Amino acid sequence: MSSDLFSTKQRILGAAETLFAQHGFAGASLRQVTSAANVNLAAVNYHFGSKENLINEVLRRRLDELNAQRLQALRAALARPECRLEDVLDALIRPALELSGAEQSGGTAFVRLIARAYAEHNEQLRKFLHDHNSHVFKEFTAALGQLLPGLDKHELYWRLDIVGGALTFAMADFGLIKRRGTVEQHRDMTAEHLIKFASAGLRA
Amino acid sequence: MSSDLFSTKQRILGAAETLFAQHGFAGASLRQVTSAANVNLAAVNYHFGSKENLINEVLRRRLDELNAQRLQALRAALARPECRLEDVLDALIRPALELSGAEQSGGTAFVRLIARAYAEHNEQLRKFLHDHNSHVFKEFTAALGQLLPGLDKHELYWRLDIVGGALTFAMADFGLIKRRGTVEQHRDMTAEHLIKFASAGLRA
DNA sequence: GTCTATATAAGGATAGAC
DNA sequence: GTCTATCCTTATATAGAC
Repeated sequence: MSSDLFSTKQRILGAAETLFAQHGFAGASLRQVTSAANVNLAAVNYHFGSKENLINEVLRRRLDELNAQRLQALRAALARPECRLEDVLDALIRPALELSGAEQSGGTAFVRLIARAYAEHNEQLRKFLHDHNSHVFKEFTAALGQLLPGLDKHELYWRLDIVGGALTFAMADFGLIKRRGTVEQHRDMTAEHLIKFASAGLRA
Repeated sequence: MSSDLFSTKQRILGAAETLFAQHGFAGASLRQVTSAANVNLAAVNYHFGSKENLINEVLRRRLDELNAQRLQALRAALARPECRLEDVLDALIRPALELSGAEQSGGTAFVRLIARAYAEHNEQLRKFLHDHNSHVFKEFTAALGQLLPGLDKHELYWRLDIVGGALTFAMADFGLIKRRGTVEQHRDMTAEHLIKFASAGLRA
């Protein structure tokens, strides 16, 4: 069936995720994808219709999962009586960094893909990302607004925008910082620094 | 001569900058570039040797100019007796945002190009950007280290990395914030928010 | 649902006339 | 330094057998 973990469809999605992240949407050809997935070239058009549709499916698969985790973490944090600003930021940042470090699940590739989708300035992709992210953004701004009562709404949007930029870069591992220790240690360090920096910036 | 503003070479560079920013390095073809520049297809190989070489030249042209402006602004700030952290950040951030808003000089396209170069994760491009940026990075970290004497070197690197990510995103206008007022007003607002946010984060 | 084979288009690069 | 014409590779997509 099509939900099989090793079905042709899933193998194509996995290979496409890796190769798109490596070479870009335009740079990775369907031949490379099908070759890496060990399936026939024609299988892509059979299962997805076109290359563009394949790109959308690759993105949607993980984005939905990531946002579900973020909202779950946010609600858990808000349920605790002594919920701090740092806890809300943690709910926003940590699932993203965890996914970005999850080599096995293809998370690394996915995150680079998201950054690339932004960079491509493709209006279709931007709309796609917006549609799949705005409800999460809404819940987080509401929570942050409560924790920062003195902060103007507009001001809050501005600062969250900055946090989003920094987070996306960190997820994609674009920085110049050299990794130290294991992948998990590096991820925790990144989360720690981001949260500390962002909370100071938001409180400024 | 080859330094002519409207020479074939310069027209190719301008058109390539715009199209690479729009469609990516792989997505924009040399045929599109030469057509937009109103030159013959073969002119690219004559003047630049290859598409890859053309990409490098497109990047170098503006990056060198941007970094010269940053260093000039930094030295001017340091020369003043009451130089604050915010002044150093201003020297780092404002030239970048000014370039990014300069439609006439092709700055908008260039900035998107830089973001894309990061996203493409092309090792050659990364090395290129590193080679052309590290001397600037060095001078800024030295200046910031002096202004934040209590801050550990490693800690400073981490935080500058975060600032760099946020700045790159802001330059590329990736954020979700809706523009208000003129381009100049929006740029000044962005700079103001970034500097305020970053200085709070660095002092945290 | 998967294969081979192929249609059709577009890509980068170059040779050689002018 | 600029042109036309062309080589060669690679691309997406599809048709039709199994």
